[in-house]
Amino acid sequence: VSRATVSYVLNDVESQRISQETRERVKRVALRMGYQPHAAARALRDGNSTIVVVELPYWPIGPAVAEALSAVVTKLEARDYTALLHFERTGRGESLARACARVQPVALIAPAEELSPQFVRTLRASGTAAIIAIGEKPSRLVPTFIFSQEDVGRAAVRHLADRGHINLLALMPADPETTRFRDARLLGAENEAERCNVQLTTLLTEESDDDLAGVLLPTLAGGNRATAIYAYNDELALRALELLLDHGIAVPADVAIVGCDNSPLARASRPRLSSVQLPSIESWEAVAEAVDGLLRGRRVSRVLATEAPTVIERETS
Amino acid sequence: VSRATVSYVLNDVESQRISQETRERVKRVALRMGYQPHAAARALRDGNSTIVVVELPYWPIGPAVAEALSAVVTKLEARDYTALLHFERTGRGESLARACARVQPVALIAPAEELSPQFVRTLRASGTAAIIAIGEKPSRLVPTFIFSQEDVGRAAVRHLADRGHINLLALMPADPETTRFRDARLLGAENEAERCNVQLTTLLTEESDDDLAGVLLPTLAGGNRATAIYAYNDELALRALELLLDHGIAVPADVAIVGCDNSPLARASRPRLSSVQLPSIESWEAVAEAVDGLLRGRRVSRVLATEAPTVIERETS
DNA sequence: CTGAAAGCGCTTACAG
DNA sequence: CTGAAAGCGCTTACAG
Repeated sequence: VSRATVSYVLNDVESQRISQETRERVKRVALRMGYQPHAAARALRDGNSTIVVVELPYWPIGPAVAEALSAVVTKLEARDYTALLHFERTGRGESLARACARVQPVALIAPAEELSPQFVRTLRASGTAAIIAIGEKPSRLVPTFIFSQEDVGRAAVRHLADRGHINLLALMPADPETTRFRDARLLGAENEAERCNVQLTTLLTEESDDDLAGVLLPTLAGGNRATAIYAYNDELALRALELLLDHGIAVPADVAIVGCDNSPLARASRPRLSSVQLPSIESWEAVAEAVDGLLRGRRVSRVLATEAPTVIERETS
Repeated sequence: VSRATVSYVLNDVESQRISQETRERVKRVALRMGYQPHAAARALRDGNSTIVVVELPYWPIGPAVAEALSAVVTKLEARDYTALLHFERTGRGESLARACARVQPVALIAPAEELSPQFVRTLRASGTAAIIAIGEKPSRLVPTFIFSQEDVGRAAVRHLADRGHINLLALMPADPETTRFRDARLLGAENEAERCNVQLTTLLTEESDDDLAGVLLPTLAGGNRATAIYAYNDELALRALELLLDHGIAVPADVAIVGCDNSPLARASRPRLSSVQLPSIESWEAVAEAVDGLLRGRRVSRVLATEAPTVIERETS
């Protein structure tokens, strides 16, 4: 019935010898009253919370991103952390900084671009013990989960170049939402094209573009025509595929196509679409493991386990 | 230089007469030291935080949901709240309850299904002053943003029935991710079909189904054939559209099609796809307004402003 | 303006 | 087991 006893029981403090019956009595009452420890008070006392903030990057939100997040969050919850997503859609990260100041997360997972040295220092100073970046390449400040869009572009181009194509077309959405991924993928694609000594042209298209045919077909005709298309995602690849077939262009005989995301759509098309496979769900779970590892004082490698993107070859390439 | 003075300055307490120069001196130093008020301590003192938890419903995450969330979050941030998303992908809401216990949000926005009377009581008791539900119909406990999937189904069926179709086909994904929306939309569609005295058959299909043609076409042939399709979303509608055209079925002459989401894809197709328009971004902003209203002690109506879903008529119906 | 003080709800070391 | 106490960092009423 004393404050201390209750606290001991509820926190399962072994070193205090408290009879089974009191333990149970306390627990029962706590349950009945729906007692919830006041998190702010506990955090104040302990100097840290159990909250992990996950910054939602400025990515096009689709099923793939949702699945990756889901994997990370589920794993964190299994380890008894509370994962909360922050949705930076506005400015230059002040919102994230404020959010972190307000919830004092014990860990933060965020795109590398948002983890400036200054910000990392501030975080560390205010008790955020585990910080994980997600980015193209290893951060010098914190362990990084490599989620390389450049590698996506590279993989696609290499795949097509390996199959003898020397004139490639990168078909990319003009949509500003995709800018970040698109530009990184294009950069990787261009690098790889140079390395493989093949030509790469880029074609931007609006999602609502009625005249994709009008701009796409000419690039696939004539002397120096492209013989392979690397499309930003499966959806765009399938639009192109349909268009080519409609115009009597054989795939992959005349023109090869590689999409990206390896979505169910890719398997459903005829011919079946070759597509770049992004990091698997399992590899995302490594992010959660790393957070837990850091917080338990384990050493965590600078680069978190991840597979490089690879092309799943089907019938269009 | 006293604790109190600093606090007064940093919190802009007008009632204390403090000279301009001290004010500025304090602020300058605070800035230089990168002082951040300890949120847990402040929350403990004030008894409330500035955190708004937004529960991410178990919905298929796509651009539409992302935009809606973005609108709510942006508006909340503009009002100086910190919005954090909770991602319940696991169980029966224990995770959300735990998250709320841990961050002590001043407000919670969540799907009506997750706001049991018990939970609402607990929340209120622990300082969550504003609670907003998102659901099919007004909650008896808290103001509700009506986001009615049933109305989506109703709108589509009514639209087709109004155009003289008496035998409709609901084309829905089998995908478990969509169950929640799908079943609600189907329910509304069935109710409306009954009311309009038209027939409605449901066809479930896997996203990866190669043989959509095999199952779809027979329902569109024969004596009691369906003459109109209500598809779960624009993507599925477009798959069907393409299939019909491939098989020489005229749209909308032989079979009408209505999709859902009014996505850019709908405008891009030929013929252009009629599609159900969900609540606009502006109407989502009302959710953020309601939160702010409640916290400022204003009265908020039981049902938050929203438009009913309507069909944007194009060329396929 | 300052200084001392109280109190938010918690945990934990300490003397009984 | 209990009770009293301290202290996490903050805000605010109070007496100077």
